[in-house]
Amino acid sequence: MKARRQLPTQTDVAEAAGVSTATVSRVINNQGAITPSARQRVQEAIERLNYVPHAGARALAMQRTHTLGAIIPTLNNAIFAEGINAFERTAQSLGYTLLLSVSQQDLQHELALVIKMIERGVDGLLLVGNMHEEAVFDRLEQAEVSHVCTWAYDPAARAANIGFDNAQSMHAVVDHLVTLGHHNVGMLAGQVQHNDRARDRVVGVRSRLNHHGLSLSEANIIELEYAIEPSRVALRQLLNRGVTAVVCGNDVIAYGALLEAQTLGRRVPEDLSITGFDDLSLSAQLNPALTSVQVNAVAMGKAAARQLTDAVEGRADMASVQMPTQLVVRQTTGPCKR
Amino acid sequence: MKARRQLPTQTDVAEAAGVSTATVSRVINNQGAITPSARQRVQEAIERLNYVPHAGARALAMQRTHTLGAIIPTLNNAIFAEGINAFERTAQSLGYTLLLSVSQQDLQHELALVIKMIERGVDGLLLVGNMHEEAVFDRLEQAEVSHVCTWAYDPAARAANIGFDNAQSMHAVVDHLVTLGHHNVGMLAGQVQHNDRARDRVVGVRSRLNHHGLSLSEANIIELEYAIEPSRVALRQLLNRGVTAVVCGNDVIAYGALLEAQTLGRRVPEDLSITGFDDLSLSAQLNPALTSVQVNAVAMGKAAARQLTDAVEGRADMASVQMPTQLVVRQTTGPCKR
DNA sequence: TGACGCGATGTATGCGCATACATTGCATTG
DNA sequence: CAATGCAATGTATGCGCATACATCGCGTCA
Repeated sequence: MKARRQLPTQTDVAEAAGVSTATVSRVINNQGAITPSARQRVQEAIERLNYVPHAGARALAMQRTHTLGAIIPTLNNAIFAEGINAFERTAQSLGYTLLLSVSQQDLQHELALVIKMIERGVDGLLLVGNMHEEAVFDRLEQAEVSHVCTWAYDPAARAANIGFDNAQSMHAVVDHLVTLGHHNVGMLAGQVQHNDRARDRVVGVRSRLNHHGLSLSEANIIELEYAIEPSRVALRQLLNRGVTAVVCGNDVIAYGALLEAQTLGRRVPEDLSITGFDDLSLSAQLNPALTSVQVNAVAMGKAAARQLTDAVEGRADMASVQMPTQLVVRQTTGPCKR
Repeated sequence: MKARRQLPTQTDVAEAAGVSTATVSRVINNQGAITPSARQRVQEAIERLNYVPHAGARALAMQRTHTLGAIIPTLNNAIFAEGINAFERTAQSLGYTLLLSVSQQDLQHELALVIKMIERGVDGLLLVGNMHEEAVFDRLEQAEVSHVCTWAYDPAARAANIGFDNAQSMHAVVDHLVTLGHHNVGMLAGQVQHNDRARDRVVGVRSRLNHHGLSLSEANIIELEYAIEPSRVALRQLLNRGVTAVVCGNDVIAYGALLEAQTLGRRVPEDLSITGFDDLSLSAQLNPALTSVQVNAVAMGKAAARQLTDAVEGRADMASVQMPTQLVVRQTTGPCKR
């Protein structure tokens, strides 16, 4: 499939337009002064031949690819998909194309993907979270590729962050539940092992409970994957331990908890309070509507794309920005009746 | 950000290893015969210098990028996200990187994106549906870029298809409802304008109803965007028209219908039957669990990646494959009581 | 032992483009 | 009218790599 072989090249356009390749290059890149007539002849030739510049050759000559990379844990998570969707749209509108890879939560694999991204010469790279192999940063710095870690905010992070403080975001949740009188709360957490976001959310819940003189016993924390079925199972365990409120690490886990509670005939929120995290659009529609922490994935995606391109084009250096989160109280949380 | 400038090049590696660049290239590409000792020296040099080949230069020299493109309507749709996730994973495992763009259902924009993909020299391209500008195919053929249209199956399509027959997939749904005694059925369809999948699903419902001697009046079809809130509104309209069953163009619309029905105090399925399409993982968990049409997005993504790479590497030509869909009957459909 | 073949490696070239530098032509100025 | 300057364009080069072709060295066989 020697696709390129017969595709028209800049030289073909130059001949067809009766100019030199330099002139063709100039009209394409809008550089230098060009006679209107020459410009027009070139543009017509381009159109007529369906000429398309060769990005690889361009990258070689310019040392720029106009490509942005993103490596995310998975697309099977609506909130990441939403963020990437915004990232792509913004990048596209700024003249950049998206190179996307999924790491499947595997840090070693992520490192390999980062190297691939460097190979492809991405001008900037988006990563998720602050938990990465050190070599990731070493390589990116060596290659001078601008990069940003999203979905987290930590002033001490090695790279610039565009995201929110996962631990602190849980404070409002805990405060809310405590105010409602809950003192035996459980947590259905995402898997913490290679996931600083999930870990920090647990940390946030625990520390804030402590702040209120309460505690989160180890047995009241259950770690599970991003899926409904395991969440249902886990909820039953927590109920056996007599919790009156369940803080979930994300909305999908919360859906599982809510559905299982209903299946078991528990009233929500009268018998059990449940909170989510992410505030997916479905959450507001459920019955009862889910109390959740709203994070602005779209804003993060946009900001990341804008910052990266600003950095690439020399307009500004990468800088961390902390995004707000907001507890949205709906119908799955209520006063503790016990 | 002249990132590349100071990055080690093949020449640096050659020097460090005491060989020529040709030898370096050979060990990298595993070509020709290389003395074990030479190979090792090269590999050590690569490691030591953190050498990374320049994909652009490679593309120039080889007329291949080892990149696969995908242009999808949006990522804010779990089923596409799932399919793309599988596509990426498969492509990655075959040595290809994913270039992803979202068209936002805009065919003109899609054409522009296709041209960008050709610029980037993608070796293969995945598209969604069969509704595209003719120029899309003209360009892809001219550039000899292998491509495939997914999420649809039409033997008459201009490009190879890997997907299912959207119209025919609705037959089982209609048959099911008719068997249950429904004769006044409504449809909440996705937007049909620039979307052959949504359109075909409407066509399938209508033609199959006709087949049973029933009909789907214009007024019983409501077109709406992919979201819950508009679906709730639309459901009320259909209820006013006395429908006993509602066929939805996708699961998200079905969620809206189900939730609204519950809000209005209608019993599902006793008072109203509802069906979805896509069978998202949440659908089986709802209460009542949603009757839906299962499509295998993961299989489509995998198959597309495999076929494209097979074509690129000359192992096989692109060929259409029809994927099955399956009606999964759950609890939102029941006998018509009227 | 000399011719030959083959494995291992090096040399040189071109992929398509951007761009520094050279060149040309023309208007402007004294 | 000659000198000057600048706008418009062309020419030549290199970006980093793969690879065709040339070369070298060594074992093999007659």
